[in-house]
Amino acid sequence: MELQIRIKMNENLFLRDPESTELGRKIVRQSILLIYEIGFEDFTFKKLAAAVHTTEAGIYRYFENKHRLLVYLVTWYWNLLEYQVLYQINNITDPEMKIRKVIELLSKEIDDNIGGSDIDHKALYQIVIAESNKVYLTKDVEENNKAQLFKPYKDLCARIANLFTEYNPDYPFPRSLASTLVEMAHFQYFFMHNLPSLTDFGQEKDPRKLHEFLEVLVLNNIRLGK
Amino acid sequence: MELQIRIKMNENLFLRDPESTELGRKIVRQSILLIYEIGFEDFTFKKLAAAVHTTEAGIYRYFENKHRLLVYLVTWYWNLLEYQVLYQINNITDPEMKIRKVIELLSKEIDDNIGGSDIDHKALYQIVIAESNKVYLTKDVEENNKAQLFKPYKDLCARIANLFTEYNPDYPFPRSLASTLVEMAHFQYFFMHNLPSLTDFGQEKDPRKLHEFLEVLVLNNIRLGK
DNA sequence: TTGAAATGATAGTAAAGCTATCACAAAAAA
DNA sequence: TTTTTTGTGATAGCTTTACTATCATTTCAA
Repeated sequence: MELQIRIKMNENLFLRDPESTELGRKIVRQSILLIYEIGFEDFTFKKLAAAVHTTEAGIYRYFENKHRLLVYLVTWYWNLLEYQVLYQINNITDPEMKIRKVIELLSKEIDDNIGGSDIDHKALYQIVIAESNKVYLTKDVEENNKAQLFKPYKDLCARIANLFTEYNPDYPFPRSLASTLVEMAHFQYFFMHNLPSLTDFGQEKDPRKLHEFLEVLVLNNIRLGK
Repeated sequence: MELQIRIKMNENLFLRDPESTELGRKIVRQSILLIYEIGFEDFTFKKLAAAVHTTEAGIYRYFENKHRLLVYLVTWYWNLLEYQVLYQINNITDPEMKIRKVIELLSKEIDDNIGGSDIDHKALYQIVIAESNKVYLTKDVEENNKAQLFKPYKDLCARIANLFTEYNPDYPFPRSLASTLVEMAHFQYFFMHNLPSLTDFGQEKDPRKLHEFLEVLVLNNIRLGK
């Protein structure tokens, strides 16, 4: 049995639902490969159109602009990750183990055989690492936030924060620690590979060391006052 | 006595040293105001030229493109901040107090009467918060890193990491904790104001709470094994 | 005061970002 | 089955951004 997860995406993210047509799915699939390859700055709808064998106008029928498309991709990732967290934690009772599991999930790309569509999860993970902040670091955060574009990200953080509270109800900063964990899982990965002197694992580039750092960061903190 | 600090900037950051001419200084000064006002995405050299009462070509004589100009501004901030850290910590002997001082400096704009030029430090601080990551989150990190563009940022982090090691030589992740601290000082500030549910101080928006979070995050962690 | 350096003014090009129109095919509704 | 509706392809065009080039003029420094 192969399970197909259907993620309901916020309708403000697109003009026409890309999941509803073959062209739409191709746009999403190819955009991940292209952004991964050339970076979001150099990415244009014209280039994407060429990769998908359609026209620029064809892309614009699905997404308002490239920023919205990026939000779509990143949001899709957060949705899937939250699902993974939920699923993987389901059968664990020990709060500490749950937290460890979350850190593990944050530290690598999403398991390939999940999520339905033939998405390149490794490329998507790299995009999330290098580009996801650009999604909210803009002048129209407030507007986009009102349009619920960041809900999946906030939901994921809220869920992680709840795990912290479950572990230690007295820890005073569960939400900030959750957003710190999520951001740092990706930032430290980026630093490790690109600005290694900003980390303590820049030489070996050992993901397990990064993993350990995150565990220490979170668990050691959350035990506060326990 | 008024002290004038002269920061030597990496020559790869500009085509012509903006500090050497009146027009150059105006470009820097106005670019801070303009980026602060409209955000980096909407910021163009044409608009900047209008604000400075010069032509687009006039700007291009100083900076290769708007990205380089952003790197210049952010780098200038990191330089100044490191200077501030050095200066303010100089007369403190207690390692913990030094760390507290650094967190305090990270948490607010740079003191106005320092740094020489008539820079709007509040605007610059906001730019660093909202735009500084874009400086290295690009496809040419490696190239720019080789050109030493990120040296001031890395130097600052290294210095903070040294304070951690001084406090507890056994803490295994001083550098990652330093970059985490620097990034989170700014991210949590941004979240607090724009995506408040990602923090534990989104209601009151009390900077002291954020400050406390950072202190707890760092000090509680670094005591590990001490 | 003479030569070098900086600026202003203007022009122009390629690409990015976006909208509009029309013809045609395929799918859905009648 | 025949209409509609819906999605796609093709083409065109417009504005803005990003950037380069040229040349006359002003300012500055030796």
